[in-house]
Amino acid sequence: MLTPLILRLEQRDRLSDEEKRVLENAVSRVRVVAADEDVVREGDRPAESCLLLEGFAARYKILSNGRRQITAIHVSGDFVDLHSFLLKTMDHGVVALTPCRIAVVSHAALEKITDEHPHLTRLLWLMTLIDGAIHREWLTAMGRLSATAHMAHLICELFLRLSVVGRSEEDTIRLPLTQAELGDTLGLSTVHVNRVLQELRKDGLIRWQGDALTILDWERLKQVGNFTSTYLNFQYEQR
Amino acid sequence: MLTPLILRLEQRDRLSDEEKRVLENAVSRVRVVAADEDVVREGDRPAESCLLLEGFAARYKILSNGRRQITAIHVSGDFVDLHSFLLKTMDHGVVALTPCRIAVVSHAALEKITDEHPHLTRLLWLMTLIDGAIHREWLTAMGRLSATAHMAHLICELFLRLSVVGRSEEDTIRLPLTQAELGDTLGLSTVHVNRVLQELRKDGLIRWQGDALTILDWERLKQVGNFTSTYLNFQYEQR
DNA sequence: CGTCAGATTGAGCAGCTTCAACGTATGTGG
DNA sequence: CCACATACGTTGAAGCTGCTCAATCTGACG
Repeated sequence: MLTPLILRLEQRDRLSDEEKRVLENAVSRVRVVAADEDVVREGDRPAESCLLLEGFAARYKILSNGRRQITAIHVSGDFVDLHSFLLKTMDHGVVALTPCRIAVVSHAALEKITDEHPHLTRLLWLMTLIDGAIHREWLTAMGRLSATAHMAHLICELFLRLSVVGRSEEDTIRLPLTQAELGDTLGLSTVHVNRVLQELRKDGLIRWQGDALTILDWERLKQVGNFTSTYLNFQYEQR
Repeated sequence: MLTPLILRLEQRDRLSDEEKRVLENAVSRVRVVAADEDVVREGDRPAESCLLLEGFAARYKILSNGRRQITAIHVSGDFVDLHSFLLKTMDHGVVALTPCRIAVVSHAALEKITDEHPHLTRLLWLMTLIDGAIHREWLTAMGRLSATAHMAHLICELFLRLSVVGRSEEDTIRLPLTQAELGDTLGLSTVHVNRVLQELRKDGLIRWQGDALTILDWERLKQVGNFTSTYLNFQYEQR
């Protein structure tokens, strides 16, 4: 069941059969969340963490003026709120952007893993470190890239992250995000997102029809977006 | 020696005497880094991690156009590149903003801790999760706050983070950051940083002379910066 | 056919950048 | 002790990037 997570882990280090079994057994149930529903709410103190099996989800914060900022976009295989295991109180919400299938792992099960399986613990820790690395990359993009470059960067990242969990076909991914959601992610207005996308299309870098996003010129898109994949940590190592 | 780190940990959970001893013993040596020197460079594969005892340091990324973005500011007690233990290759640099005293902990020692001390491991993991929470808060501020609000937010955060490690006196902290460094942190030009600071001064929110930063009106500063401290996770819990 | 969510377009404006100059404090060599 | 250099902060003017407001278009669906 945990194929996408196992794929992500095995790309970064060896997983023993026992470790895989321990992971599978840690799942207490599967939850289905409808699009636009919250998976976890800000302020919650969940007793379990959510692993995204299928669908797209986003972490977000709402400001007092009502504006929303999306701080992470999650895809199949992401351990969306592993954080709550140790942070206890949610300082942000998680919303399902599409219908989502979620494997639920209780914090008790996670504590048992950390008590008994140091190597697996390090790999789970690593998953949260990669989240952090992505945050830093997004901060850099927000602070120092133009809107167009930032959008190109985001597209490059999502394309690669979906690819490693087997969610791309050729140069195309299914990316069911509205322009308003993209705006909340990039810190832009919907109107400007629209103009930026038109520019990327006009320049022959992408095609985006419905939820089918095709990369037409990977090299140039990477260049426009200042994109290098190091931070995604696609590296097999002993950890 | 590790007083500031122990302070940070003990504010969040109980530390046994043995755990404190294990931590102290994990330090292999103390390193002194001069201001404006790199603690670690992007691309490095360090065999040890750096714990900041004294001084200010910053994580940063340099873009191909030469611009710099600071993605984190670290103060006494921060385990600056604990990340490299599992991420292996540095995807960003760490620079000393002031002269720094650093406790060096080898990755071998960290691996031993993760093998033998699950609870301490969870607390170290927690430290990196708090880094992540700060990243998310910064993303929100960058994406959705005005320059002035963002600056107010940063000041609130640094004031609290310095306070918990005993680095504030009354309403004043020593914050030896140049306006150019602030600009690289907030994603602003130096010129605009200057204007924003003048506005905060004019409104009677802060005084900033040399490196002495005084909060004149905490409530209003928090309000201007949309600041709530939840994300800093100053909460005593069983972890 | 009407409704609704999402995409697109235009016009005017605000916030922040850039460029360039100038001020001020501190340090340094002759 | 002065002349000069250097780092950092401050100021003004002009321009660009992205925002806001408001209207229109498009396709899916009951």
